[in-house]
Amino acid sequence: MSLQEELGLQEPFKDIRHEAVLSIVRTANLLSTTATQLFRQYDLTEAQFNVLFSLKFAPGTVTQAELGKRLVVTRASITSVLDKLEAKDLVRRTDVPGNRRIHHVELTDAGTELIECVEPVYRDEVHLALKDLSDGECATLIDFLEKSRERVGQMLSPEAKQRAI
Amino acid sequence: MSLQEELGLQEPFKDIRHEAVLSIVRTANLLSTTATQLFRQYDLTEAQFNVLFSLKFAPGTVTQAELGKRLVVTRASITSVLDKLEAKDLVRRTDVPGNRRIHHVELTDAGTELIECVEPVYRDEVHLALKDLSDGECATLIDFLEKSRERVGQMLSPEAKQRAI
DNA sequence: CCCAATATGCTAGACTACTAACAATCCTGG
DNA sequence: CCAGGATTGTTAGTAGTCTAGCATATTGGG
Repeated sequence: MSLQEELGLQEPFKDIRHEAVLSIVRTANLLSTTATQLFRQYDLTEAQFNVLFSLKFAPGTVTQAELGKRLVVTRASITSVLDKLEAKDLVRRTDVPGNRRIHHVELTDAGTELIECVEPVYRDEVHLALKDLSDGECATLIDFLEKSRERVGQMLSPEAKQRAI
Repeated sequence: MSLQEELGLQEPFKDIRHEAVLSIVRTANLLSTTATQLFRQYDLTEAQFNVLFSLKFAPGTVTQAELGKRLVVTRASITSVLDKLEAKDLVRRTDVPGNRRIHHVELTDAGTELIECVEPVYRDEVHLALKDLSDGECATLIDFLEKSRERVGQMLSPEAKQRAI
């Protein structure tokens, strides 16, 4: 279904770049909705999954600030999500000898077990979502999006950039 | 900059579809951040802008539920955003003769003035964001995203679909 | 060595989004 | 006609995101 129909617009887009931007945002939202639905079966939110997933591939000693950079989210957001995950005993904050300012974040056994269980289902979902695109088309898509991120990055104020990349 | 670098990943993606999905989500976030920054100059949030923008092209008599469908957002969210906009006197809820259940939503003069002012700046921003893609490339991008939305739509549960499309 | 700049994590306040539930109001099929 | 089923808008509660500001720690330049 075209975006025009999806959004219930009367007339077709006159501006193809506007359509493309809305298309990107709409697709991301839809992907996000689907993921949320999947994660809910495991009593996880998308943000919580993202943290677990990131920790799985972390070298073992990640600080909260680093986690924020990987997930492109502020330190304040990380604090809040980690509180939830810690309450569920999926994650642990540990003190770091020699630096009393930072914490390392690690998966607990329960956290490891859960992410091992969810990840394959998540990956299947991702593949299903892009089933109708060939490898080459995926590469093209990635390239186009990268180009636009490049541009948009230049438009951002330095402060916003600080966090956004 | 590649997504791999952006996210500070150690190794390149092995899974091009996963990369594509993250790429879509990341690009949408970045666009959203940029838009938020723009709208803040006018003391608007993205959601508030979206409502004003949608009203501008509405046939004059939109209900809150219709607005929700256009913006792909629940009625509850619409209620909350309209409360904010009404408090700023940018928007008005009016009773509808013959149907005491619904309201029509319209721009006030101040609301009209504001959206007329912001829209061109917004459009410039959109064009700048996709400056490096040709019209043909934009069309291709839209086509790829539409294909994946089609797939993802099929994956959604009927209830979620209800709202998500 | 010490003070200023930086970095880190947390809290508080504002928004948006969602779900679930509710009352009020249509609407429709028998 | 009218009773049961939709629809509409609101509220309450949960979650996530952000900004701003704060205290504590670390680091670096003079």
